[in-house]
Amino acid sequence: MDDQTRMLAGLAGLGGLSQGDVGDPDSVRKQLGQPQQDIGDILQQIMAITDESLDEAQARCWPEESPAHWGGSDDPAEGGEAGGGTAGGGLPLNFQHRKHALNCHRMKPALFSVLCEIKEKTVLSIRGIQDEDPPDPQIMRLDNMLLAEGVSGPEKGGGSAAAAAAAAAAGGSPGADGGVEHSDYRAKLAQIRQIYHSELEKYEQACSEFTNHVMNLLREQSRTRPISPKEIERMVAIIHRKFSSIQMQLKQSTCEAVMILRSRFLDARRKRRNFNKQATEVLNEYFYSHLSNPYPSEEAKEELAKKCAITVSQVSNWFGNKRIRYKKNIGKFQEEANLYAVKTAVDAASVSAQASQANSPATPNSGSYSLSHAGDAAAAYLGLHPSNLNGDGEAVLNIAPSLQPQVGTEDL
DNA sequence: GTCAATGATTACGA
DNA sequence: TCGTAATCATTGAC
Repeated sequence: MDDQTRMLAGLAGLGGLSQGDVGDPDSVRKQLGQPQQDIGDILQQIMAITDESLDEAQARCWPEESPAHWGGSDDPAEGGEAGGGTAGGGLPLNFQHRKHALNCHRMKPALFSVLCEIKEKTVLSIRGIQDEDPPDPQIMRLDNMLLAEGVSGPEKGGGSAAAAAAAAAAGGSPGADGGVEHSDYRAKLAQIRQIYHSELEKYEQACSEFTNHVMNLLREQSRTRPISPKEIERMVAIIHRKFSSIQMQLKQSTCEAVMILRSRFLDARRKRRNFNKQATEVLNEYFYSHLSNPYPSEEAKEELAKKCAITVSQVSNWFGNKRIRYKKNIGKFQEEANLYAVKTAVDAASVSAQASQANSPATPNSGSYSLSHAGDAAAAYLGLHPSNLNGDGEAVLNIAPSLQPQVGTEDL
């Protein structure tokens, strides 16, 4: 109140302005030196009315004949409670009369104009610095994420693209239960979406109601206080910013919920599934046929991955596990090794036989291929000397030094 | 429910 | 970056 008093005191001496000067501070200043009786009178009235509490201001009603507030619309609807009785609020009649006299005073518009200008140059200019904030990059990120996840924006497939991307990121081939997990993900995402929009609607409604309330209040106050439309707009912007921060929290929470859902979805996809028999056979064949160097090249891994319908990483994992487990317990794997060696040999021999049959169709006994021949072929295929085969045609495998057992040679 | 098998992950070293 | 070794976590047979 002291500042206001000082401001008002500084304006003492204004008076005698014509209607044409109303609203023009420069014109007001030009009139300095005019009789000061009017100004002193109006200042006293203003001081009396500005002592009124907000509750009182809201409770009372303005006289219908009171002029529109100095800088706003003439529409009575914008005046909030404007249009009520002429003597409402239970206030003394002389008080009502003073307000009425103040609003009708010929100096009021000019004086308020000057007060607003001073206020604009002091308090509001300080606020104005932070008024023009650039768009918050964090909000932009949240918006983009919500849009990408299908939470905000038009509902097209309810985030099925995101679910598909999550499935792809999991790296696994779509299993029989993939559809179930997919629909579960979509259902939960739809739930999040619904809650998000419901909360957003509530916030927007609350923001709108509160903004209207404040605007009405400020317009009402602008009858007796220097509150310009610009200041009202600024106040509305401040309210919107406050509500934006609440919205940001909502968006942040929604993003977190989506991330949790997504990670759970990915975890569910990551559940271990045993490779099918065919895939295991392909991998084992390669492993045992390259036992001297069971390190497939990148190309070989890609080829195996393609054959087994698994990823290259899974091939690498499989070979890593196989090498270490074979090395740890060769004895246990010996039978399996022999099995695959023979199988490989038979396959190779079969191909060889077909080739030789094509070259000399009259070759006798071409239909019965002995295991000893298979053993030779296996040895040839594996790069083994025939002496490494036992009497049954089983390969006594030449194990890579890196796979030689550290201990327990009895396993051999 | 137990347990071996097995795919995946992690820490570490070359 | 790749391979090794240890370990975790799940599957599937019993």
